[in-house]
Amino acid sequence: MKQTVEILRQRISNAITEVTGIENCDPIVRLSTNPDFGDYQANGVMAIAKKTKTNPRKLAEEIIAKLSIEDICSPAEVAGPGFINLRLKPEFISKQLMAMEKDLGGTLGFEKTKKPQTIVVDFSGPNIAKQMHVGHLRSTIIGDSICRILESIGHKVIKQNHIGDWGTQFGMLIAYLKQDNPEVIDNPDSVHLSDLEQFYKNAKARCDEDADFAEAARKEVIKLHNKDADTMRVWQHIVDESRLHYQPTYDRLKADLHQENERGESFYADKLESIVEDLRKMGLAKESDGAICVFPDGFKNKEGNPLPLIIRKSDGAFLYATTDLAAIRYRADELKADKIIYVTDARQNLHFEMVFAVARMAGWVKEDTELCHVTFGSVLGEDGKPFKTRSGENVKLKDLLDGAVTRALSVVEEKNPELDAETKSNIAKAVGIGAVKYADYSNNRTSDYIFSFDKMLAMEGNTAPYMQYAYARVKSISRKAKANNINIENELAGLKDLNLVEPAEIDLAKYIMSYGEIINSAAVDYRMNYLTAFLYELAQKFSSFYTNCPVLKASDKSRATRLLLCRLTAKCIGQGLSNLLGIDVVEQM
RNA sequence: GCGCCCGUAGCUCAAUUGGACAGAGUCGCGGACUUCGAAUCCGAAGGUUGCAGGUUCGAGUCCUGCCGGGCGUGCCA
Repeated sequence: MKQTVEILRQRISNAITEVTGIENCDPIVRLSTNPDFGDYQANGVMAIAKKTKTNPRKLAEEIIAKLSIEDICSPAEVAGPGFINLRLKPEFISKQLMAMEKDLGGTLGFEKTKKPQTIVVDFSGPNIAKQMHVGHLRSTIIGDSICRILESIGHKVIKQNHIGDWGTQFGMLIAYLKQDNPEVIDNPDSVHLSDLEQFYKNAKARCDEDADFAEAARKEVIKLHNKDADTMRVWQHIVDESRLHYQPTYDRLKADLHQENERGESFYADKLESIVEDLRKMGLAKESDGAICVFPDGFKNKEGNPLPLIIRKSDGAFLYATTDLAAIRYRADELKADKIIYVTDARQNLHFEMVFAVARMAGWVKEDTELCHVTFGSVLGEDGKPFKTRSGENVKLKDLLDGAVTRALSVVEEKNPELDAETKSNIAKAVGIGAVKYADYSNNRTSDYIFSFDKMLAMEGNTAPYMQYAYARVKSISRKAKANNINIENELAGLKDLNLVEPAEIDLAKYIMSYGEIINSAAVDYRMNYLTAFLYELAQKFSSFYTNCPVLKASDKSRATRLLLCRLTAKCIGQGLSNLLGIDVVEQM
């Protein structure tokens, strides 16, 4: 099933070609901003009129005269300076919804991309031996949703979790573990790091106050680089133990990340030397103040001099710029990426611009390979400052999620005390975690937002609980139907044509149709808030329909139609929340 | 200093990338439960889009200059 905008765009484009001779021009078809203007509008005629120096209204009239859309719309109208307004015919709405119903198990009739790409998405990137904190939330869930959306429209997605599992801090961690738990060398599984944060702090503290220990830590860094067997065993153990801490968080967040997606800093460690050497051989890298630097065009420092991307420090150590360059090369060469997406906060903007520039200078990515930094804003506390605990520490992601689930549970207890404990617990998880994720997604990705349990867990407004409630209400209709011996499958099987009469049902029907269009626009700019806005409006339209149009008690003439609307609404909300955003829906709450 | 992002209703935010009368939510106000789940719905109110110019049929969106804020800016990631 083709999306309605797509069909209209093509038809109008053809008509434009007939009238003006201009081929493949975009008539800019959009959902109408105002119901008075119809359902869709074409905004592109004015620009064409300008280009061809004709009267825009007259041109619009001529285009309409050549336009064949009788199967979709009632006669098109010219409005204002040269808009073309289009109103869908009920038969067409009916046809599209029936097509969606036939594809319930699939993409709801949504057509996949004609040009599938291999897209590498780099996201989450937790630090090993530290707890995940609120700073990892956005990259993890935004990245995850980007993957889900790109996959759903037919691209091949390769996830890359660039974990921080290498570097000088591992010297002290390994030395600490060897000193306190020497048995870890021969029997790693005997030692568990129950509290990562404490482990890290202890190691750091000892490093600061004990000179001998600091020296041991330095030696471990060298042994790490030389792949010393004992050291590597302890290192591997720290990584494995850390995974035991962050994997459950991924699972709770429904972030589809696993060990197989990890390509951390350690993976690139032995590729860094050649990055520097190759850049030197190409004459792109040179020494400056003892460090090896590349000076990509167009970047200036405070004094107006060329700004360096430092790829090797004066002490010989490599930096994250080096690792990122190695990663780009790997992703282009080995993973055959057509596009590489980095999901990190906006502060790393300059870094990635420079890394991308250097990768292109070196010819490590093809001309048409897209390098894309998808940025996001910060999570702020109620005071509008970066979200921290009272003692000024980063808020642990685990604590954050626990807090949300606890609050959700107390609401469930209050609203539905008669449910059994396990059901309540499951609802609380879905609502609590869902609220945190939904609040993030529903904000503009690029702006900062203030984290508030009260707002995200509110029943009213554009929140996860509201969406989940709407879903639960639709679902309760099917339960009720069963209890009343109404066979939904039979009724829908007998449905040949929709009987759309009430304003609320027409409104809902038209809106459901645009589901696929929204997925597309969300995918183009990785804007999850387009999707949440659609789902919210859908839920509102459903709620309005629900209060105005009885379903099970409806006349025979309209009951099947209404059952279909319910089914498609549930499917859109369910698929949107669960499959595209990774937010659980519940049958009852 | 330079670079990036931002400034929209009392508050929190949208605005599909230059489209028609700038929309939601929330707070406060007024209505609706004997009727499929009221965690709901319906209604009214709320605006000089930071300021000043410019580009054009048309600007919250693009350009210029101010004002205010955040972030970044040579050896952390």
